[in-house]
Amino acid sequence: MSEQRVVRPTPISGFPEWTPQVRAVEQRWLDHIRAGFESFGFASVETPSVESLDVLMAKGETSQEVYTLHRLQSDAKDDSDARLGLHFDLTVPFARYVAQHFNELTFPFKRYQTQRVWRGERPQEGRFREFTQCDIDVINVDSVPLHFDAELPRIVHQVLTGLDLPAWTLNVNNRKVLQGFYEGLGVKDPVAVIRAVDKLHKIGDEGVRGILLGDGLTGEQADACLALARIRGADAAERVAALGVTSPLLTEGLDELTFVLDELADLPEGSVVADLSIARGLDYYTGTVYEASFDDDPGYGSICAGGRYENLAGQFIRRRLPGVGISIGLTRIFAKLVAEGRIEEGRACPTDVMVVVPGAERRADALRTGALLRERGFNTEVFHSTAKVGKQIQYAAKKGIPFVWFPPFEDGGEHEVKDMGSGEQASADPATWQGAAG
RNA sequence: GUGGGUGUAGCUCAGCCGGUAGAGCACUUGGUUGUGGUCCAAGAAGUCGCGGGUUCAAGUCCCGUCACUCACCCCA
Repeated sequence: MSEQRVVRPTPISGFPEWTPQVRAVEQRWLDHIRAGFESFGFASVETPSVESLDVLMAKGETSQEVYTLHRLQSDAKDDSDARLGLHFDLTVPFARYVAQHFNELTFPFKRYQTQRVWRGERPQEGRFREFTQCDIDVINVDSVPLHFDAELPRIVHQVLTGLDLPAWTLNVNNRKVLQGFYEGLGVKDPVAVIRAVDKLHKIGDEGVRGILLGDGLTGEQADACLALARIRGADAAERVAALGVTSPLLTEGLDELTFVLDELADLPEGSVVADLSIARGLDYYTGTVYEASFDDDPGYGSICAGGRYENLAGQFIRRRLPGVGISIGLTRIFAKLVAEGRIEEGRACPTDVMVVVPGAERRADALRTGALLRERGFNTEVFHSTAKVGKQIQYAAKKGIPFVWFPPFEDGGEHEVKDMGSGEQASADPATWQGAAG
């Protein structure tokens, strides 16, 4: 009747979406990651997109920008959804999940979880408001064996190595080392120092030193903090010891860090490296921390991060439930490769064979042929109308369908199949045809 | 949240010193009878982000607003 008003389709910043060709590759990645996690015996878990705000805020006042939920049509008095927010990571929901299903789970509980998460931040290259995280965590009662701190980087290494990424490095540190070192140094506010040192790669030595002095550290203390942060590589523990600062917590942290690195000594040189500048902000991490980035573009941000948390789940249950976990930033990694044209696009559709419909009166025939091919394991679509054969083939060509099937054009005629790559066409029997292999 | 840039067809963009819109790609159709990717021809498609102002006249100038984008912040 009347002209329809068009709602302009504008991209929503920070909410990525892909063409079918690119999505096909992303799905292959997801399959690969899942297989990698399962190869180490981790079980799949999925939690709702929303959690109560109490749960999301449980780890402390410093929270992410959380999207809250409300109904467009809700009336003023209705605040039934007001306590809900979209989850901003998968670790906090997992901690809640473990507490909630405590008596149904066998510990140590090892799970992987691949879901979208939401953060109300200003989007930018590599930073999204909706993105997919691939999380693996282990939670146990009372204590988590240090063995897992080493196993997680191994899993990540196996998974990422199979994805043909640009060179990357997984940096490892231990919060106890930082905390213990600063305590041994007599620093009053270790957290402020951690924050400042975390910026080292961005603002450099002088920048960090300035902040530290501003925070009330003496020049000597600031220099010691910087010296610690500069330590990187295999002999990290010895070099820390050489700085002459001591504290029980520092010793404990160094022992843990050394254990983790020793367990991973068989991995290729430089893939997992001790880096004492890694701090992971103000999060809930208490021991081992991980952070991976691309070697040639560290400023792009972390592509993988995690660590050990002493008692995240303990906030939901009167049990001590420490854990350790790591998360692969699938969207961030994938989007970079897409933007740089490093993804070899997949097919626009999964169809192996498209069956031509010669004419309306032969449509039933074509459908039978399609059904037979499908039964035999070929993804098969039958053309959707009786357009001219040229049109039908053109459609197959545009969608990248590798084979076009011609059922008999008259009774008693032969089936033929055309290889769209080579253009060759030959007679074939739908009951025995072998596809690309044949 | 703070600061800069941009906003014209589905996409990428052009549009000079204000005179009521253009290209390429994509899309549709055609180049006769059962065969694609090339080529040729034709066609369809735009409230010039939105609102206001200046002007005889605004895509073009001014203000506001929204969106996108970059940096900071933060992070996967």
